[in-house]
Amino acid sequence: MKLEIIYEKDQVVIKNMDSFEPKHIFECGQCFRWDREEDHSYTGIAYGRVLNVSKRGSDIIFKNTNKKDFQELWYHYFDLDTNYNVIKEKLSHNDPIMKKAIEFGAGIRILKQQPWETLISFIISSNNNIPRIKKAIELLCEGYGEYLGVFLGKKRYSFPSPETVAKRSIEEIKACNTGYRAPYIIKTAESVASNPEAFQKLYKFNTEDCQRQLLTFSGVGPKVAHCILFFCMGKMDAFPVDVWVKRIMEYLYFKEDTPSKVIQQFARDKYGGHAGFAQQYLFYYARELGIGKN
DNA sequence: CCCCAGGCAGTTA
DNA sequence: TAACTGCCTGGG
Repeated sequence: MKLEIIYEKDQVVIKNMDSFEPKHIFECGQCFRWDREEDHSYTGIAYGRVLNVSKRGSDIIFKNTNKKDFQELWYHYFDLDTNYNVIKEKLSHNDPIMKKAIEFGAGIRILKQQPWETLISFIISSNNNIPRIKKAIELLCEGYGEYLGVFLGKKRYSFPSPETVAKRSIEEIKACNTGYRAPYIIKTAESVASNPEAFQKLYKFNTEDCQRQLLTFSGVGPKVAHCILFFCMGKMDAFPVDVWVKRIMEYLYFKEDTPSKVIQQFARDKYGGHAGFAQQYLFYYARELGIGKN
């Protein structure tokens, strides 16, 4: 199965793409800087670039980019080398519940996000909800990120660097609606800025060692660490257990109140190296169905 | 008005 | 080391 990629002026089109649904990708909870436009396309910012993604039939259209950026950046960002059909088959083998969940989020792809941005974003995510998380991140970017120009009538900004955030006062970071997480953010920024090379090399450790190091950052606990492992460290065996996943796993598999640790172990045994994908399908399924709201 | 939201840190027992 | 509590903030 070879992808047919067509490079046009200012945009790139992929023909006959499967396992790629913008709504699933951008609304499954993995990212916070992608917003739906009126035409149902999504505009987002990553790696200091602004991109617009839409779907027409089975074609995916990437606007505001070029061949070089697509090949060097977006191809990897959208995980286009991974065959999701293989993952789906493995996960749904002897598991009708997972099979159903995968049908709902069949177009999910796990974005390869930037570690620093992901680290801070998920610190902000703790005990928080998605609109508020997005708002806080946007304020951080508008206040301290780099101006990238206007796209679709809106000024766009990059995610601020560790050095920039580290120099801000608690009040300034609080003013970005980060609340009591402001000191965590600054401490973590100082830590990353003091040794950027070490942070860049974190992904080279195995899951367990990588997690241990992530837990040393202020504001990073078990759940946030697993999100970071999965979304930007390439640890596809990570399995973040948040309240949604806890509730849906209890509802679908355990039929009773179950500690997060037990769920965690269950997922490790059952899904192994694909645990994170399973988590995403279950999470999206739970949210779309409203399972676990009560 | 109270309660909770994709948890964490800090403090007890 | 497990259990408990407070925490920004705003929408239900």
